[in-house]
Amino acid sequence: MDNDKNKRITVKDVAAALGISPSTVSRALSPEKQHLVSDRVIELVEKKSEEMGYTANPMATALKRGATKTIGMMIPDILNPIFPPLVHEIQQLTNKLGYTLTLAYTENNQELALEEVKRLIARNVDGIILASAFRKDPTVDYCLDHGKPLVQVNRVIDNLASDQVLVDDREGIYQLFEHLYKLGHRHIAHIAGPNEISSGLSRRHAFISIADMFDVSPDHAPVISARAFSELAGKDATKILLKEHPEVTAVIAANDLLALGCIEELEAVGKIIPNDISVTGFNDMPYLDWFRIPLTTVSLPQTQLGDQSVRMLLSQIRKDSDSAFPRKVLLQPRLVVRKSTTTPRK
Amino acid sequence: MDNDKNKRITVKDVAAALGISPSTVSRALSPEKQHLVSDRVIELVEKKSEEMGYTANPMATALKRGATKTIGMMIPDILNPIFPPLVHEIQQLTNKLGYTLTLAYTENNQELALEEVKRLIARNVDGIILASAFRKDPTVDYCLDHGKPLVQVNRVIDNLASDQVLVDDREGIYQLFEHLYKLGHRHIAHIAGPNEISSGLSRRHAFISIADMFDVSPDHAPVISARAFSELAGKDATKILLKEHPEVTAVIAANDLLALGCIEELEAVGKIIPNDISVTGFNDMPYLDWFRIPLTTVSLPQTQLGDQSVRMLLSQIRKDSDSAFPRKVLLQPRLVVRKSTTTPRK
DNA sequence: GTGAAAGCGCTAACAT
DNA sequence: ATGTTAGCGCTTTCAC
Repeated sequence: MDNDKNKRITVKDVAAALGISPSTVSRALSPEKQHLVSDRVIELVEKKSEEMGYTANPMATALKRGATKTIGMMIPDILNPIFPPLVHEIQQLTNKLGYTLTLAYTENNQELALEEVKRLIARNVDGIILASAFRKDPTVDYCLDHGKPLVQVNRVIDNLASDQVLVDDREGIYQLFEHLYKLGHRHIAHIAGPNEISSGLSRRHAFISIADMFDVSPDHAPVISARAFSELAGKDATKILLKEHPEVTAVIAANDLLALGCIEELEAVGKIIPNDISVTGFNDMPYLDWFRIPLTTVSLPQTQLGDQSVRMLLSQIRKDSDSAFPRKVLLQPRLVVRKSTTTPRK
Repeated sequence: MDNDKNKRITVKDVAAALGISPSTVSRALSPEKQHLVSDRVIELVEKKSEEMGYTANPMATALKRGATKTIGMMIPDILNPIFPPLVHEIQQLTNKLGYTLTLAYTENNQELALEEVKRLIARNVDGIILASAFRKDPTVDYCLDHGKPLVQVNRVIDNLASDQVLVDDREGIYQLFEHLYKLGHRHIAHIAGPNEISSGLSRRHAFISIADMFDVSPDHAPVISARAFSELAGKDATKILLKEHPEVTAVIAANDLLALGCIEELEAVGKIIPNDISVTGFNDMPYLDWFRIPLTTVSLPQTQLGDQSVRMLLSQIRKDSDSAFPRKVLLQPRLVVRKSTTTPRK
């Protein structure tokens, strides 16, 4: 067995083996500079470096060039079933385009988020996809201050300070509300997500305004706030809802996890879903089809979300002309009717 | 607005601002070298670099030191619900220990896997956690040849060539088999995972040997192979099972996804689960509690899996004496009885 | 078309 | 206790 396990083969080694200069090797191996080198030498270099097992050291390249061919993605939490599909999509795409995706997790903690974004930028990522923004968010400012290409997905800050790709929350809530209204519901509650998160706020606003459009008066369309987008928060919000508005026949939860928590609590007090009360979610998390109470919900265009974010980010990185002004893309969700909704009892 | 957005602040800048040398700044900021510097200077440097917004460039450090404080983890696919919990666990732990985790995906494709591991090593990760090994796997060889610290989790190659942390498949199958046997089942089938994956093979072997222990003859304990650990493969395997062994009253699937596919097919031909036929899984994927047919399965000690792998890897990286010989850790799964199993019909 | 030399930002000798 | 120098591996002027 060879004893140079740890010895790295460098351009120098390849150059020496070929009796040429490191610069030539470098050029021969770089697609953008190959044209400066004779075909014969290119071939020689390619064969030799392959043979010697040469792989360029990305650290050195990055240090020299300032670009890393790496993009960073921040998500709150990989355990939240919404994110794996999005990460997958984005990973596939960036990879295909020659970039490496680095994940960072914020745990929905703004301080941690800032630390992590600092780390990403210190590591010289070429750009950042932020799927964890709060409405006021120092991470966004940090990226912008440092001139880092940035796109926000799904959750955004209040002003259009960078590219954003969003799901049309209003349309989603509209579809859900209409679905329930057509079933005959006239007392519909909303379990809202945190106000500090754009999707929480915009779904809440959408709900209020759409209730009005359908001539459902505010006291027949109560809103309860959940403190987080989690099962437990949904359960707790539902306790309050049941106490304060026992008359509601349907609940639009701001996401699937809240809806699950809601169902949990409803069943705990003996309600039958959907007969006693209809419940809807938002996002269409994986495996919902398999659930005991398959949730009626609204599904995200995950592929487009990923696609758009990557494209926008790359156009920023390449400084394409169309990236001169922040852009906002609004993607459409799709109603998925399952078994958690039906006509109101009686 | 300042126009030096892109300008990186370096040790040199901080040193210049303080009228001292870069090395002193470097030392003052490095925990291991601080003791070589006067307390007064340390304080000065810390304040100044904070004030100037200095962050070390990890590329440069890596290039110089040869170590990146980065560890790589390879998983087949982030969409497989087994992996997020494991990734989460490992991520938390490595982060706490000052390491950054980089993920790579193999899509269960050996060639892609090799490419990815090469990339990780080219990027100079300090070690690799491999959760995607095949029984014969060039990725393992590649790591070993390059002297990279490596631990295999959950799926391993045939020989003990590096540290491994495993779930005790035999124990898991035993618990499931015993559970079904006690319920009265005497015709139990196994839907096996691919033979090329260690967990597929070892669960199959476990099944065969345990059937024998319980004096269930081989023709009352048929084994059907699925081509992958997926829902679809489970469905297809079940078609064959139903044709060839209509008499079975219970199925032990090699993992949850296979079990789901199995259930899908059984229901497609009008069977009622668990009354007509009991089905069990393996792994206890998230949200199983919520499922229409909550799966009886065996749950993995995810925390320990993550914990052990990280510890072992770090002990290799630090070249602790206990890492001189490959170690194999066998963790115990736990039976989780839900609603997909009951006494055999009639 | 190719080589020599400098430098990205950092740290580890080797001075002093 | 601190400064000076060199070099990690690469790319890129600038020469020829």
